[in-house]
Amino acid sequence: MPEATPERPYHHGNLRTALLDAAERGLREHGADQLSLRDLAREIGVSHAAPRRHFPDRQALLDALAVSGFARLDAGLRTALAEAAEEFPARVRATMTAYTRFATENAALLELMYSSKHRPGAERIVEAAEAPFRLMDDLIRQGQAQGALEAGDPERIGIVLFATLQGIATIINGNIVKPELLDGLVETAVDQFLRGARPLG
Amino acid sequence: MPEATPERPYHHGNLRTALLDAAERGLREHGADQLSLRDLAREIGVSHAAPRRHFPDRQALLDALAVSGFARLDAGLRTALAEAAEEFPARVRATMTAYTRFATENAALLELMYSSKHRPGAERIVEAAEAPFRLMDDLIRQGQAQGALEAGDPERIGIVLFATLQGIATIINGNIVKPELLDGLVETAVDQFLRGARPLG
DNA sequence: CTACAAAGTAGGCACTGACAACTATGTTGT
DNA sequence: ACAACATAGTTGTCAGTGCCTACTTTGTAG
Repeated sequence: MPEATPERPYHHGNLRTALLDAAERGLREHGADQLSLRDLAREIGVSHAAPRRHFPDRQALLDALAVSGFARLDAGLRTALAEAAEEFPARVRATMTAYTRFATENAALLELMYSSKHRPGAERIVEAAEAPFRLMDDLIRQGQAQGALEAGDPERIGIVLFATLQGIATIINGNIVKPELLDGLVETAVDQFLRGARPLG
Repeated sequence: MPEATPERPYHHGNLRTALLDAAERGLREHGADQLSLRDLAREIGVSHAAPRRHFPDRQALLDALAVSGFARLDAGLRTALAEAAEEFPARVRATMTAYTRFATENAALLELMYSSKHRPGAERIVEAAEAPFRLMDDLIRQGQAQGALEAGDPERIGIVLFATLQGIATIINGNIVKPELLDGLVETAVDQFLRGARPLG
C-alpha cells in the first residue's frame, strides 16, 4: 500500500549529494567543528544512521568535502586562466586573484583542504590537490618559455608561488590582518614574484 | 583529619598550567579534534568539572594554546635574530628558517593559531599575533635602512614575507608536498624575496 | 517471482561539553 | 582566634554526538 503523501520516498535517491551540499552550507555558516552528521540527517529528513551508508564516519564526509574543494578550486583557476590574456604577467595575476578569491570565499573549506596530516585515508585529498599544483607548474613553464622567468626547477618555483597565495589567504581568513588589505597584498606578491624570478641581466 | 596519603591535595596548585601543558602534548600527539577536557582532567587527576574553573569552555582552552603559541613563536624568532649576523640577507634567512622550523614542529598548534575567524573572544589571539608581525616589520625597515630593500610600505612587504612562510608551512604540514622539500623551498623563497624586493638599478 | 544487494530505520552504547549544587581549602578583617 | 568570603575543587545530571548492530523496505537481476 503506497503512502498517500509520497513526499519522502524510502529511498532518497541521492542522499550522498544531498549530504555534501548540506554539509558545505553548514561548513560555511558554522564551521567544521559544528558540523554534525545527525544534524545533517535531520535537515535532509532521513534517520540519524542513514549517512553511514555513504560515509563510513564523520571524517570521511569531511574528506569528501576537501576533495571536492580542490576540484572546484582547480576549475576556478582554469576558467580564470582561460579568460586571461596571453602575456605571462596577466596570467599570473589572474591565477593569483582567482586563488585568493576562492580561498577567502571558502575559508572553512580551505582549512579542511590543508588539514590532511598523515591520517590514513588522506591520500584522496593529496591526489585531488595535484590538479591545481600541476596547473601552477604549467604556468611557470610557460613563463620560462616566454622568457619572463629565470630557468630553474619549475615545480619548486610554482610551489613557492602557491604557498604565498595560501599564506595570504590564511592570514586574512584568520583575521590577523584586515580583509581590505587583500588586494594590495596580492598586488605586492605578484610584483615581487615577477621581479624576483625574472632572468638576470 | 588530614588524609594519610597527601599525594593529591585538594587544591592542585597550578591546574591551569598543568592543563595547558597536557593539552599541548595531546594536541601534538593526537590533534585538536581529539582533545577532550575530560581526558585532560583524568590524566592530571582532577574531576571532570575542575577545568571549568580555569577555562569557561573548550574553545577558551584552545584559544589559550593559540596565544601561547604566538608567544613562543615570537620568542623563537627573536632568539634566531639575536644569534644572526648583521647583514640583512643573513637575518632574513635566519628568521625564515626559524619560522618554518617552529611551524613544522608544531603543526597542529599552528592550525589553531590561524583558525581564529571572527569568533568572539579571538581578540586575544589577534593581539598575540601582533608581536611576531611587528618583528617582521622591524626587519623590513632595517633592510630598507641598509639599502637592501626598495622603499615602500614595510608592513605590506613584511606581511607578504610572513604569508609566504606560513604558506610553505601549511603545504608541508598538510602533506601536500614532501617534507624533504622544505629546505629547498625556503631557500627559493628567500632568494626570490631578496631579488624581488631589492632596489631597482 | 524469488533471491539478493542497496539504502534507510530503530535502538543502544560510551563519551563529551556544559551546567548546577555542594564542599573543601586559603585568605582576610576584626 | 575566628567568622566571612573568595577560590578551587567535587559529584551528579542533561542533551547531544558518533559509531555500532540488528532489522526493514525497496530496487534489481536471474
